[in-house]
Amino acid sequence: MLSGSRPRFGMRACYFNNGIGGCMSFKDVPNKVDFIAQEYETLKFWEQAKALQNLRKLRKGKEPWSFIDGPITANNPMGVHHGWGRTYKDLYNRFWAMRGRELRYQQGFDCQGLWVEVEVERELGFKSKKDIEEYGLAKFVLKCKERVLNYAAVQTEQSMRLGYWMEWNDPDDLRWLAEKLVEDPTQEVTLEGPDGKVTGAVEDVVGRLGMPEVGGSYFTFANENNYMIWTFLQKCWQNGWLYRGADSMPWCPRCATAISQHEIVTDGYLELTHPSITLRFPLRNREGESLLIWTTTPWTLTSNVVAAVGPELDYVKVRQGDDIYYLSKGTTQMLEGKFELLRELKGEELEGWEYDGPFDDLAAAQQAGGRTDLKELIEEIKESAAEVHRVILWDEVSDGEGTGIVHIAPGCGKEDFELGKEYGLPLLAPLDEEGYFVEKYGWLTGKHVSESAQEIFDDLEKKGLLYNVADYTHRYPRCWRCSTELVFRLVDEWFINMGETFDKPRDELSAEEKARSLRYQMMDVVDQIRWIPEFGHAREMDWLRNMHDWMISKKRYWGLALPIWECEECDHFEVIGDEQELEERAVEGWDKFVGHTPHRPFIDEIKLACTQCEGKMTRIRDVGNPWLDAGIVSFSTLSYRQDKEYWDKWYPANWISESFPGQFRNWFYSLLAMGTVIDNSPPFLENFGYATLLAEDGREMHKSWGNSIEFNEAADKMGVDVMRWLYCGQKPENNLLFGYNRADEVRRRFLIPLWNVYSFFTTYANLDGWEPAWDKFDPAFPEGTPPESANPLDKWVLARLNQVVDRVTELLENSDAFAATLIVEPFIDDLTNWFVRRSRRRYWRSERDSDKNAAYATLYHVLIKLVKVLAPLTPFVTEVIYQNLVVENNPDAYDSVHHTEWPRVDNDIIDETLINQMGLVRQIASQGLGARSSAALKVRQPLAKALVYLTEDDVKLPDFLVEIIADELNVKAVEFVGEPEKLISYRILPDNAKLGPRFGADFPKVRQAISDLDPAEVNAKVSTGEVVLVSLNGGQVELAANELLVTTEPLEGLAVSADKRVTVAVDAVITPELRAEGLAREFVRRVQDLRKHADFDLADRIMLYYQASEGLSEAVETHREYIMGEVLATKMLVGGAPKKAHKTEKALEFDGESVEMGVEKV
RNA sequence: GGGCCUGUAGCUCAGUUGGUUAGAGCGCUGUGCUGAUAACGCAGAGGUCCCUAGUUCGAGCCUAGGCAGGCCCA
Repeated sequence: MLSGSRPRFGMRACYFNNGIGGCMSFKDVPNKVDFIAQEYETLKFWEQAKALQNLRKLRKGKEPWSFIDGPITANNPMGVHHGWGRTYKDLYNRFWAMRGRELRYQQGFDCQGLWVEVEVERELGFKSKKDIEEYGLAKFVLKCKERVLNYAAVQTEQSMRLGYWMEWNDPDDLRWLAEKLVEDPTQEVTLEGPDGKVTGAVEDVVGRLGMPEVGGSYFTFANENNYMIWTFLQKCWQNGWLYRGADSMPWCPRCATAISQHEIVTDGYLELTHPSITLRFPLRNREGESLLIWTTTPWTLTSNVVAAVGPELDYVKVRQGDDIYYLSKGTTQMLEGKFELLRELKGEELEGWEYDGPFDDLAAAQQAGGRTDLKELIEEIKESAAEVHRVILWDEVSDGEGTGIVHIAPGCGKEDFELGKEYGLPLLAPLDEEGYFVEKYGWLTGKHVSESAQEIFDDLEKKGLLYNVADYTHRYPRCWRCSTELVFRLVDEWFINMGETFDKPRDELSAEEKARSLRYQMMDVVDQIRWIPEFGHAREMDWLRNMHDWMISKKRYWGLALPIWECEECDHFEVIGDEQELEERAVEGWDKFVGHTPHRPFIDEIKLACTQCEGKMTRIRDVGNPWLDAGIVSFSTLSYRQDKEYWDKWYPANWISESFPGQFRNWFYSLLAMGTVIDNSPPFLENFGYATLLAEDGREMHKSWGNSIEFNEAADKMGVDVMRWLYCGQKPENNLLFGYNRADEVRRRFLIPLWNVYSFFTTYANLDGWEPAWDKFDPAFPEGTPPESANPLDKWVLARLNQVVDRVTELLENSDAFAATLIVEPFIDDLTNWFVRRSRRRYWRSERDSDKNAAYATLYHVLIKLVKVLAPLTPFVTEVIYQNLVVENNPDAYDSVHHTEWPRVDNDIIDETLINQMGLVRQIASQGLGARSSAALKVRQPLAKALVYLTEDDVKLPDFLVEIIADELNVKAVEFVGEPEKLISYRILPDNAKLGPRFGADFPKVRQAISDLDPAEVNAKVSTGEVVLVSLNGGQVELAANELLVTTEPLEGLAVSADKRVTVAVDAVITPELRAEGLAREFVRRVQDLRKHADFDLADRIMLYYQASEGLSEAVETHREYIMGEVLATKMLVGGAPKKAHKTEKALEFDGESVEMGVEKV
């Protein structure tokens, strides 16, 4: 046993009931229940019972199933889209635990990076980096940690609410740590770890969160995570892949940092309208002639160096008034007003033409090499921008927009920069970190780029260079955090080299080529992973093919301290691999750093001695890209540096999962990069991706659109079992539309029927005092072996159950919860709308016979086994049911359904024939009801017989199934018609699969010939196996009987209904006897109604009084026994009911009869 | 411009290796049934399977080219 005293789930009820039973086996189950309140009770129970901890004890030492949870950004409350992913994660965790595997149950929080900084800045009312520096870096970093801890607490609570079983920290502990940390990071605190107390300064303890001795969730700000990244980066450096690069990068002037390729894409671009400008670049030595230039970023004109034309493109020389312009032939529609075409010329003819730049009056344009802080880039360049202005050729120029002549400013754009490098052009970088024009820009100096456009237009107008200004709408990048429009800025950043892209198939790469290319090594790793959906492989490959070098630096404060130290004297840099190496190499500042987490500002105190000169090395000020933080977790959280054995056990993950849009370039990518660099292995074996969650109206959720639903609200309005089933019942690669209507549908279709079966079972089992027989109880399999039963309904439902278990097992092994829901839902329908409905009278009978016992035993077994199958998907309601059905009754039972093991499939009772036959029965019943309804014959009216014709004559229904049909259809007899001419006509069809290949192109003729035959004759031959002759191309061919298919169609004018397999007709003649029987049934129905209205208990016996019209009275007396039995009447009297009885308010009229009645409890 | 995904009933979506009359749920209409049910059954209306071409005896499914929407990259 797991624990001495069993925690109780709710209160146990034990009382007597109408003298029928003794102590009830099960708690009473209301058929209306507050699912949400029940979920809260379940959560409380799990906590008190230490359900997860006990599960872990049960599975300790078993075969591992390793799941690594992608860190969730702990910066805001989690949303319903997180709920989707976390449902998958929890469900597969639970599934594999039920399969007997050992799991780790550690989820993680993403803690470092600009997203947190931005929120903290907002909280503190900061506008710029300067505010942060004035506030103090150390304090600011503490505020960032505080925010992360607080939202980690919120997300922890939300995840628990979803039923996500993880080793959560106590959310109050997290809040407490946050509070202590900002109060005084050096004060000592003590936490309860898994193996005892953990004591230390708060800052230290927070830095150790998620480590084995502290337990709980991992936090990417933890020391181990940071140092492990150092190890990774050092390895990259040792491979020669880490470099400092200068590039023109998208830059956010507000955040004052470059935005990497990873970040800009998803949330980045927005349709924006900007003024675009067309202006003249006057040509030198060509009086009155100008190039026409167009741009949407006027500020870049200040730093123009050259102009580019497409060498093969056609250009024109045109005259407008006194001016002569050059532009491409395809863009002349942008000219204002009329123009005169003077000549056409190819772009290459323009090469080398010199022009006057628009801002040559500024010092920057006159300075040799241009103007940039990155001096090393222009050391070799002797000319100034003004001196080099000329036309160059560039293949990328098109005349899709603008003028076909592109102004190039190598300090202001990516491609411009590349061209600048290629041609050795001067560089002009006009903006500082926050977007202000720097020195040497004359009147522009000190102005902000966002306010410069109009003044630049005015200036150009004054200079007579302006052609026109027009609004232009385009996709323009914006900062994903603060929405500020990005500019391109020349910056020095740190990169990991991805390796060149070869123009040949991957398998033709030499070993040497591969060895120096991270890109191709990663591709090989990607091949070793199973991607679900499969196109994940293609997408990751596509990303890798196109991936630029990975920019890992960011000029900010809160994040990974990049372990790169640079010599102040000789620019030599080195990468430090861990904290020991740091301590060994430190020549200064260690005393100030010690006791702190490896974050700014304290890490910056440390200086090293340069190995190349006498100089001192200082850490670069940049922090790391947050995807480094997330990507390292398959090493940092698995004790790679401390415990290789442990790491070997849990690496690689069997399974990871995230929403795929975005993650191919983010988390998946960084995991892959790190797995490849550190271990040259896949960090995960299976990647399960899912799409995007949208609102029910198909749009993204936005608070301002009123279509957004917060997680807590959803959980408390829908209930999380409903949410989880909704999530699971969705093809993961399609976008999920999430909302209350869908939730209602799920509740109606899935949860309520399930609950009702359970409620039905307990109600009757308690009435009857039925108790399960525990002969050989195995707590892992409380459902026991399938009960023996002679009843075909039982056999059938058990067969179906095992069929379902079999399929669901395979599907969940393949991460296909969606298909599993498609298997389960029809079974629930079978169970409620067939098994229980058809078995109702078996439970209702007053005597206790073996059939009744079998009915209980079967339903009991089915419920437990079903609940176990559903436990991973809807852990709450299944727990509630398990508690009552199993734990209430058995002291040896496991505390929780989630401790039991995945049910076994009893293959030998999957009777496919029976399943098939029962399917047919349901079809016949359905068609029969259709036939009745087409003749307007209500079901309560018995009829003499139903005629059934089956298309497939090999199917024979045994008597017990025929009885079910008779009962369903309320007919005295079911006749199977062998010569169905009275019901149907025949239609002969070729068996395409056989005759198609046989006749090929002649097939349409054969088909035609077949349709010309007499169907009845053909049917006669086919049924005796004779060949059929048809004419083809003047001759005759033989068709074997099995090459033809005979189908039937119902004859018109009968109370007939039919589908592919079944035709049913009913005998519509109502004899006086049948009418009397129908009346008796109607009468019963009215009494039951009265009982229900009177609020009588199911088992209450009654006195029944009635006064009826003549025909009805006769019928009632004829069927007196039957009626009294049905309505539990001890006496049935003709006459008015006494006052205290419950009576009909007025006479009931039906079928031309009338009755007044009353009932009274005895 | 390139890669990937999606397109099936009014709405949300299934549709297994190509096979005969393409399905479900919701909604709508009619009707029946009901002492487990917050329900349910039966029937009806509702379809250019995005379009075009091709392969094939046969295409919702395969191929090519479009169109529309989405994601990703230039």
